[in-house]
Amino acid sequence: MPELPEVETTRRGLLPHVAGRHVRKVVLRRPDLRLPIPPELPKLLRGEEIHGITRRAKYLLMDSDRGSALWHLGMSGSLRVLPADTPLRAHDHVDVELDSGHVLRFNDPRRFGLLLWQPAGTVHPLLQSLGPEPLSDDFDGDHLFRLSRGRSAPVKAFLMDQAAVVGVGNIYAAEALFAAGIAPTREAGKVSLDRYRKLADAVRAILAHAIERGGTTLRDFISPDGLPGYFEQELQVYGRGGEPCRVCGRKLREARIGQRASVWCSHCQK
DNA sequence: CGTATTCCCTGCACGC
DNA sequence: TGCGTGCAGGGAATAC
Repeated sequence: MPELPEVETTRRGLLPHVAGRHVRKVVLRRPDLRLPIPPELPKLLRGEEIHGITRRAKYLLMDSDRGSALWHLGMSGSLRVLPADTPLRAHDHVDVELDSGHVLRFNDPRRFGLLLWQPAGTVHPLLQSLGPEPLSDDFDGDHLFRLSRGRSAPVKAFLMDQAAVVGVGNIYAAEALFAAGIAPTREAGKVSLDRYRKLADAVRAILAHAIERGGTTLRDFISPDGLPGYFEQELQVYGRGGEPCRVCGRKLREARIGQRASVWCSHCQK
């Protein structure tokens, strides 16, 4: 389940293997992802030099002169660089064959992922109306405070709204709210500026830490072992409903907030 | 406009 | 052992 740190780790791992390479061929085995892969995409990418890979929210953009291949890993997607003769496995939907003798292979069992095309000089509709990057200077407690005024939704739903800040999924929303001592059920519009500053700091620190940890496990990205997973032993609340709070020992509460499984400590989070 | 709900899809844990 | 069921989740689409 790639969240922003996994996407960024993927970007960093792929970059040295694709930057400066030319695309020999693109093979679409299953174009029916969450949205259809544009049928003209293989033709557009063929022969192009890949200049680099950038990230916006949880999207990865593989840039060439003609435009960018826009990837999203969804829930279960992975992008890996493999030797060209690596046998296919179940759910290998797309290959981008490179002039290095390697292939960039997209695997996605649940097909919640995306591969779209963004012509050079344009911004894809899915990338418009996104909030700030959580690790950029545009993101801070003041921003969250201003945007949340008048909002009645639970603060956890607000934090996961891509218009408020991008890339904060269910796991990191739960962890950041715990770190900031804010109950996820609290009305977004009633959380104070001081507490939003704590929350923004927590989001930033937790994501940065996770990216750093991901980076340490990278080494050679050409590996059949897939992406580094979560550091489960470091999770304070996510997936621990009913278990004792690591801080106060009380039983962690569990409920659905905005249709998402949520866990928190009603003693440490107010 | 904001909010709540539904849906997409497969793998896996669970209970019988 | 094997089957059915429910759940997980990002985020777009839909309904209000």
